Amino acid sequence: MIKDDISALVGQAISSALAAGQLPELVTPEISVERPAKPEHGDYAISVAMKMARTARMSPLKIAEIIKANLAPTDYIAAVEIAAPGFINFRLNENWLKGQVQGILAQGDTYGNVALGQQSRVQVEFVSANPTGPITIGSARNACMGDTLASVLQAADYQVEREYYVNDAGNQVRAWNESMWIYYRDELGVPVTDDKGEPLALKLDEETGQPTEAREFKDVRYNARAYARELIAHEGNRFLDLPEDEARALVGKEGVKIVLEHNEEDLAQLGVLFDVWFHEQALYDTGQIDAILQMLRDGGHVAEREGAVWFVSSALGQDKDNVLIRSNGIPTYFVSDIAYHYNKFKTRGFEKVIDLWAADHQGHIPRMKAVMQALGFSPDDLIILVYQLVSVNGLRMSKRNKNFIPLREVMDITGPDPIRYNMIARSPEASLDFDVNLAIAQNDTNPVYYVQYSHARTASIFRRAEEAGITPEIDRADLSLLGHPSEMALIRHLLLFPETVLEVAKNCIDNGVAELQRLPFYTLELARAFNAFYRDCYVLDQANLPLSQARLALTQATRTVLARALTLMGMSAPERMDRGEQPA
RNA sequence: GCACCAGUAGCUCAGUGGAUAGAGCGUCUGCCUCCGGAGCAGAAGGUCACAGGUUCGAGUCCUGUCUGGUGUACCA
Repeated sequence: MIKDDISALVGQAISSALAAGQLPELVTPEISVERPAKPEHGDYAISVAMKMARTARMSPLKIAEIIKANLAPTDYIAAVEIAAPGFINFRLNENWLKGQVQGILAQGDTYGNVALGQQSRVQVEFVSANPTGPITIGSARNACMGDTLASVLQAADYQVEREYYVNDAGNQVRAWNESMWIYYRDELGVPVTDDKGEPLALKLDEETGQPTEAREFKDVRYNARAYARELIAHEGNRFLDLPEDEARALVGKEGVKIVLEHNEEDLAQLGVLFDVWFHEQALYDTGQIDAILQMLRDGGHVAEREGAVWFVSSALGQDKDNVLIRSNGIPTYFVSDIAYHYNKFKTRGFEKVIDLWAADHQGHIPRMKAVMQALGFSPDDLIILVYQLVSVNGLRMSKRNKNFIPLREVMDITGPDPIRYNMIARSPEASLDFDVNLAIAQNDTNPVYYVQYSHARTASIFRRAEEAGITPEIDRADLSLLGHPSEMALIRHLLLFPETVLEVAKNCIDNGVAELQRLPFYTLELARAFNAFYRDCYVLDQANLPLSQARLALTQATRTVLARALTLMGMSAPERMDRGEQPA
């Protein structure tokens, strides 16, 4: 990584200046390497001289001169320039830059892999939407972020497992069971009424607010009644013969199974595949809930009062205690979450565990961190990433209040790629008001097509090369023939890719932030650099075949990086664009 | 009330304490005899919510204020 190399180079220069007595003994500040916005400021810049000026009691320019004089020569730096008030600017050697193209070609689709994780085991748990309805656009944001993050970490040499936590044991599931049971019987013609003879579904819906029948969608399977119908289609009326309590639980459970099948299918079409689907109920069935409670009791973290069992998080610096077991004897989801995370760290031995939550779960973070501490784990090993909520027409999207857009409805129109791209194109801190009309616009208003078009264009050039009788021999291309400013700018962009991957992964693991938006932005800029090259440097020149070969090599390198970036984002890298119906 | 997130171009948003704040869309003006016009060139558009502070240097860090979102449950 050039940045690291320069940082190390400058560090050595400062050390030798200190040893030579040219600089006073002082604490060297962190040497951060920046990319100047202006080309005349070189490729990389450091501002360490200005940071040292005060303690060194020397002018920044003088310090910069001393550092520059102590820099060891390298093959990749062509010039070092000092600029007021004390910047040291580095300009890369153009021959070295040209040579890097061969390196990209040699690495192929492993270009962008960086050494960071040393194969340590990381789990990314994401989506984990309640199995009581379809994957919404809100969950899709989670899915796209989580999957892309997992891919980035894999590229950064982590051993990553993707996991979906199925909440099949909580209160919402109880309400779901009730709904399924009602609709199941209703669909089979069994009168479902309350003691006054009123239809129960209506009463539930209007008076109790319990989820019953979701809003109608084009695809009828998006509501509990539709799930009940599907269950009947598979299983018939056999549950009516069972005792009611048993039947209610079984119908609910079978309903969950149907929901999960659909959701797994939707996510798969989005390009999101999970290694593990972990069921909350399993924590109960295998005694892990009881075990964790005992552990917390033994650790002195539990108190009983007001008929409930509490986690005494206030003793660990939290604002308040949290209920583990309600006074009615039913455990909260907090308990299963504790057992679940214990299972992740202790039973399965992940070194880092990443949870990706929507902002409405933000309040859950401090107590989970406190629990980590109580159980003897490092709170820093649990990385909880939060992204802001998705709304529709300014209204919060939620399965509970039935204001939501199913992923399926949008994906059927657009395909997965525009969703993948746009869901990670804004930072997690930015809230997202989903505009359906914009999302389904398959025209040039959508930057996703600009990027894919650029990839298709690289492929197109090779098709044309064959037609023109120019056989690509990129391995033997004379890259020293490159040199046009647009060619050099493109090469520089290509070299930023591994740095981007590294920084996204590092900031996630070290700082708990998911800067996934950097991938779409990087890709857009790369596409722009390629199009400038395409404009300025005609690739297939019969009159200058050596130059054509060099430019084909650069085109192939660009194609490689565009494809890799698109793949990391879970998108396709099309060989050609289908032009579809174009709005005038 | 308290806590977290946000407030940057008409709209949607980028912007590791660095040099003259950027992109997409929208608007306006040009460009199809050449590798795909889902393209390219250019223009207009800014009190970085407001007020203080720290710093050689602040959109970025600190304090306060305003506005919006979220949380503050024996919901998840």
